[in-house]
Amino acid sequence: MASDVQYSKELICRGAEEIIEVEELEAKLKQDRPLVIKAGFDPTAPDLHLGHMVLLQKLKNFQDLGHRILFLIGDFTGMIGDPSGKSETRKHLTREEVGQNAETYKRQVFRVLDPEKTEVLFNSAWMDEFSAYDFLSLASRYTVSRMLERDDFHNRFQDNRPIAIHEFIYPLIQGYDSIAMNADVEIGGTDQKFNLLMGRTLQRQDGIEPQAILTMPILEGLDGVQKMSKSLGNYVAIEDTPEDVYGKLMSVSDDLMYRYFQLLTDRDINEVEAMQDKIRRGEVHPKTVKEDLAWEITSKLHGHEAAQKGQEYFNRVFFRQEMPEEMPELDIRGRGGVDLPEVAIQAGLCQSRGEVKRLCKQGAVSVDGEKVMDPGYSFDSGEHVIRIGKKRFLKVAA
RNA sequence: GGAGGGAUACCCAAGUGGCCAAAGGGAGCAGACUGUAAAUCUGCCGGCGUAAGCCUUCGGAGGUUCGAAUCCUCCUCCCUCCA
Repeated sequence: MASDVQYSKELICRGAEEIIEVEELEAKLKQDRPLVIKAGFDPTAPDLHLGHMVLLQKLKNFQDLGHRILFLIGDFTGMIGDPSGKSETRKHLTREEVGQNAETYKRQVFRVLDPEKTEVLFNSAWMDEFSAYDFLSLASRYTVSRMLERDDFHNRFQDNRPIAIHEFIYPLIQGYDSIAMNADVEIGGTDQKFNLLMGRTLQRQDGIEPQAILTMPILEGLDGVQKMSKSLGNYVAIEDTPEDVYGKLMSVSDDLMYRYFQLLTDRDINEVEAMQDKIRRGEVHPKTVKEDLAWEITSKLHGHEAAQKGQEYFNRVFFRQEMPEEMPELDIRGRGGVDLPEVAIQAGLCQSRGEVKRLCKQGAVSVDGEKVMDPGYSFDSGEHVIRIGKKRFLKVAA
């Protein structure tokens, strides 16, 4: 049994940024029962991306070891919006929005987690029962100055930026969730540390064995600098098409690719380092390694077959600069006087005629492989293929 | 409740009566280079127009003026200090 614990611990700790406390976690693992693993997600943005996948992977590890995964959708807290790491108050969502987002969450999460073995909870289940009295007593369990110790609050306070009162409530509720769920372990991104610790504080106040917490590093976005997030547009969504997942991953810098290997695949550190060595010695081309990365992640999300398609698309369109097999189509037959800019706008390729003109001027537009510099271009009857830049294609029937 | 400061395009930020569709930076898009790498360099970056030009945009609503992002009034929101 000791070796089992050792193995579990090794797998669980892999890639983790911090574990508080390692001894406590170990003691829990030794209890030889399925542990309650809590991970909370705010249903604020409907699209999960690879940044979330870092956590999902970790949950998967726990799941494979036979522990109970409680996937908490913070539908109640989602109406506040987690202030973690934020420099301003988040717009809060309505019940309806939160509900809709929550639905799409399940679908996305189960691309990684086993639906049979995952319990999905909503914190409104207990928060709706919370009375004003309960709120007051929860709020009394922490102080303003301790809240202000938190870096983001502290900065906002220092810089005279607003902090709404309800934002202080957020961490308290997240902590309370741990009590309501009997969490043994809670995992989250490093930016969640404060909130995760709150669970321990509250549990301890109630005389409950505090949850161990495990933080995972925040994944850098495709730009390699800022964290991956939808609002920054530097993300790969879990539900992106296989072509997009593959292509976006191929566009990542070499430095970033090792990071992605480490946080998004099951390879351990030694493997990643060995890979790095080989490239440094020139034994392997970085592109080959990146192809492995793109393939591996795409197939995790979409299956091998789709990954194959993603790879073929990439090689065809970007590597060999050929046309993709499938592309959106627009039929303009019988509609006289529809010129190139009009077509591009109607197909959603461009925003305005001005944009099309600019792109033409810059030599970005081609029809049937011929560069088109004149924005007034109109189509002869028949089928044509428009390409704008590297990524935008359209088949036109004229 | 009192006094003062602020709100500019996707984001940050300059602009205090005409030269402002609005400096600069970031993001984004496109081109060159390449491994679609990244980095770098170049161009574009409100709408309509081939163009001259026209239209819309500087928190909101009015007003002054030949002319307002800029001045005045009221309103909304944010911040600071005092209570």
